[in-house]
Amino acid sequence: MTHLSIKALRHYHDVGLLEPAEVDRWSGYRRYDTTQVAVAQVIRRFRDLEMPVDEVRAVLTAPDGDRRNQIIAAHLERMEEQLEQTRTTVASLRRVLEARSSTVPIDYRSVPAITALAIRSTVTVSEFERWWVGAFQELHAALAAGSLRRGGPDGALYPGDFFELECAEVVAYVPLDGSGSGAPRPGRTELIEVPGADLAVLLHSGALEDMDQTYGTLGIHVVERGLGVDGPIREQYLVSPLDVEDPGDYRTEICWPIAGRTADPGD
Amino acid sequence: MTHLSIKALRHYHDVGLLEPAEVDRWSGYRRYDTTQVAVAQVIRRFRDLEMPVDEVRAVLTAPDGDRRNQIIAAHLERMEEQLEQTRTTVASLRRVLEARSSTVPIDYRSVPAITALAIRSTVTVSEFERWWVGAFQELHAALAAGSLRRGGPDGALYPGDFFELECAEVVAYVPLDGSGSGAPRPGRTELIEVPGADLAVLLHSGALEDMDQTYGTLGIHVVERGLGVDGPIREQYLVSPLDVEDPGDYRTEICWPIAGRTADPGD
DNA sequence: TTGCTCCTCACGTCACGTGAGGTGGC
DNA sequence: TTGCTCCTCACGTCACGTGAGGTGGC
Repeated sequence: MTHLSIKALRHYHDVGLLEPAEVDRWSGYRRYDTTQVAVAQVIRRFRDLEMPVDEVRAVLTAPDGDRRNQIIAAHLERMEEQLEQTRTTVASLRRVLEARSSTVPIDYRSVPAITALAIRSTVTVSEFERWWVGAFQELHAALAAGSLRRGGPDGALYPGDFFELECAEVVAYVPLDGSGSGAPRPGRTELIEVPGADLAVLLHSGALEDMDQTYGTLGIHVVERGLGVDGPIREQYLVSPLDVEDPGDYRTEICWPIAGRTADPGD
Repeated sequence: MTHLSIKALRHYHDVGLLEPAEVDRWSGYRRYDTTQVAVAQVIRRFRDLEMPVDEVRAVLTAPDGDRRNQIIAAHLERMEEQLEQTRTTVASLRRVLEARSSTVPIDYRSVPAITALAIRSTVTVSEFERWWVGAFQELHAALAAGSLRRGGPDGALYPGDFFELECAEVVAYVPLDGSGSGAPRPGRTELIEVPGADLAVLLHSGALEDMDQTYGTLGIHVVERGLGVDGPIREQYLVSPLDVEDPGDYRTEICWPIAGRTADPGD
């Protein structure tokens, strides 16, 4: 009647999602009520939509319709996001397979230490995008409201751990013109010093999903010259999602801090 | 550079998807070549699209571009199908939650044994839809080509196991007008006798994803009257996907073979 | 010499599916 | 009494993530 498998019914019993109306004390036989048919059918649809069992339980035990609809809407929204993600990945894959090798020049820069208005947080890769938007919106608002003046493009610091362990303390910042001391620091913002460094810089033009390509080009370049990494990777957002709609117009500088080394033979 | 996690790289080594260029004999340290960066980036994109590791490996080791594109296209097609499936499930969920209780009458019928042109196969639920379309197309073609005459609407037999174990021998058939003996039986088709039975019948109007609702209504009705199941469930396709485009126009009779029993007190 | 990085197990995750081996109910 | 159904473990699936505990390299 429900088109659920026996194994699924047993599992739903084990995890308490759909308890049989009666379980025989001696044989262990599960008996269900006819009223449970409708419940089972709803469960099946949510599971077909890959809603986690815990959430299905939450839907079924929701105290009221509002709460119930809220959980459902949240799940549908997540599915939409995932679909959007898939679309961008397909587009990115297509670009990679077409393999237009760009020949943007790699640039070397020595930058001095600067003061910046910053927000720092420990974030995972999965929650990163949302965090990024929120952090820069807050920084821009703080800048607009206060007496501080921008001294350069938006930037961020990513320790190597962030890409490798998928979780690390990341810093989003806006460089300031001057020391910025004495000004109020609202919300999560704080004043920090971004240290000076020698940077190998490569401009990435286009969607952020393709950025690993540029990372690859820059990384290979640096590795082949036997240059070590010295501190967190920096990104500078010359044209970002906050500025324009079309991802094709984004401009991001990837800055690889290098430690000059005596040249290695090979490796 | 690749934005792959360390754990992922180790896993890809273990399963032979991306072998390090060199593994230190003593420390076990993995070393990669700069040429592997691009490969890793491609791997990441395919994995982001949930392509199974085995298939990614097949793409990377494909003997030529044609074969490679074929694997990729097949995966993208599967994703499309899945998306379509999701859409229909969302629609079905919406209909269920709106819970319009239909009051289509349940009908009792005693049907005689008939001869039918049939295709029988052991199929799983997942491959069922494709099989169904293929089977009826072949049956219709055989009917059109031969001297046999249709004696009723398309039908199919489903043993209880099919819904519970997700895999069983299913029979698709076209009832014949007469015995059909002596006629050629091309391809997978064969002549069978569909036994007579007492049926409780409920008409399902609309999309096939909603059919469990009708199954539920019919099943509850039968169970509450203490009637036992006697043989495989039948479906009769009065208006099917082969006839019309809009799922809302489908008409399917669900036939529950019943064994008359002396009434039980309760249960 | 001290951290830091890399390593190897072994186990967890999630929602069931897959047997093996056993028993109840008609 | 014979099948058939239902049961309970225990383990497999898939692609890693999560520690624990240990070691190499600078």
